[in-house]
Amino acid sequence: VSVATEPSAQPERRPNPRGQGARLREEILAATTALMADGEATTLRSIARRASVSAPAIYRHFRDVDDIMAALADDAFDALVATLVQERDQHEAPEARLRAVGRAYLSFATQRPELYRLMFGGVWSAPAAIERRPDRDARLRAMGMDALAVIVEAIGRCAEAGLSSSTDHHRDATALWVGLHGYAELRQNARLFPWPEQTEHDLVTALARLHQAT
Amino acid sequence: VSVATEPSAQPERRPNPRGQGARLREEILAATTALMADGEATTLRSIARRASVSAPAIYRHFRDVDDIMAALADDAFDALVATLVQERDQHEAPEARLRAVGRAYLSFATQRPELYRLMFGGVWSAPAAIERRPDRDARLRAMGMDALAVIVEAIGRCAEAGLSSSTDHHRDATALWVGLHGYAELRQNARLFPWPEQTEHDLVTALARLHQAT
DNA sequence: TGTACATCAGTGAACGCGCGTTCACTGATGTAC
DNA sequence: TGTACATCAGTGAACGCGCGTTCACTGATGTAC
Repeated sequence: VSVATEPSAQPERRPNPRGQGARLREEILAATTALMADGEATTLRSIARRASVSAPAIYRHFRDVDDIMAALADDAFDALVATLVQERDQHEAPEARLRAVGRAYLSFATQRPELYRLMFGGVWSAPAAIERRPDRDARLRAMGMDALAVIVEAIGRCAEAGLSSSTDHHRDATALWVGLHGYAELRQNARLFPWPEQTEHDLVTALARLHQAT
Repeated sequence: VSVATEPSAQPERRPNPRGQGARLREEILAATTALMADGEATTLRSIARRASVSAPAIYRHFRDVDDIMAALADDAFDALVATLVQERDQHEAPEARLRAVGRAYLSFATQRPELYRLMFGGVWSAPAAIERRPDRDARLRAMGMDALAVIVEAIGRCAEAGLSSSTDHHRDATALWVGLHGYAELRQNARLFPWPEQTEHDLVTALARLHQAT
């Protein structure tokens, strides 16, 4: 029986150089994302472990776990809007652009379910949280509006081109958002449900009031 | 200064009589519901406290907290289907019946948000949970199907009456369910969002393919 | 009718665990003189 | 060019807490003889 080599549990992380303390902040966010991706609990201690750092080190950068989550939600909204716009701009035709936005929204929710939940699943405007941090909540709401604006504009273009009978684009975009959100959530939570293939197509067609060519 | 009367912390609960041990089971479920309604954590110990019982007493009736939640979800699905049917049957006209079902669905989700979350928000078919308790998951899924069936039928009646252009009622009911779910969730989570008044009406009209008389 | 016993419906104390948070500290790096 | 000092970026030990779970027990109620 040979003696097993002691695995170096600590990958010998060493303090960041003088002015670079902010680097750990990013490492903490990355560690939290990694934990969520693995479906593990995100406690202050588990985050610290994942970041190969002692628990109190977190306090230098965040007030508490909620503060970390808020930072992640901020980034996530930016990422969502960026991906919606990017996918949209792959296309020229108004309907293709709208459908690309819808597809991108669902992809985002599917590929980063925990992040998506963080954005729209309760942290956003949880009654108690509102009173405690009204500024943060307002900011998140504004970022959600940015995402919605992409949908509003896509529907608007379809209407201009005579492809949609939408007259109140904001109102219809809201309905479409609601539909996409419901689909994103349920597809995630009810995986064994026999989802009809065209559900995504149906939602976009119906809620954006597209003329039913297909 | 008068001596404050010691409040009797224990409302002197006493063991149920011989054959009636099952009564505590109901009390545990009620205590859990009460905790959720108050937005408090539902741990084995907090549930026991709320039920005025020692923690180990729970084990006589449930394996763990998840088991309690599963029982609640069962009851909740029954209650949902019952309320959908009941509200539907208040009306005669097909469209009124369909809209009553949608309204009842949203009311249920609004009035019992924690219960609704329990039903559709992750416990239902959480990947790990499926493998651990396939039977329970299958049962919940079947109960969800019962609720969906009410929507399918309501859309079918509208189509028969020439009010809807739906040809695949199941497919359209699925889309409507998705929309209602998204609305229920987002209205709860994004309370400060300026919801257009007609969102509910829009969703039902569009997704059930109702001819737009209004 | 009386009594020993079994069963039922729980209780109370104890355990080990991971958690958030505090505190005094450490060791490297920059700055003043 | 040297040296004392301040600051920065953390560490390590300790705390009290609530949690799930176990274990031996208790006291009332029914049952056998």
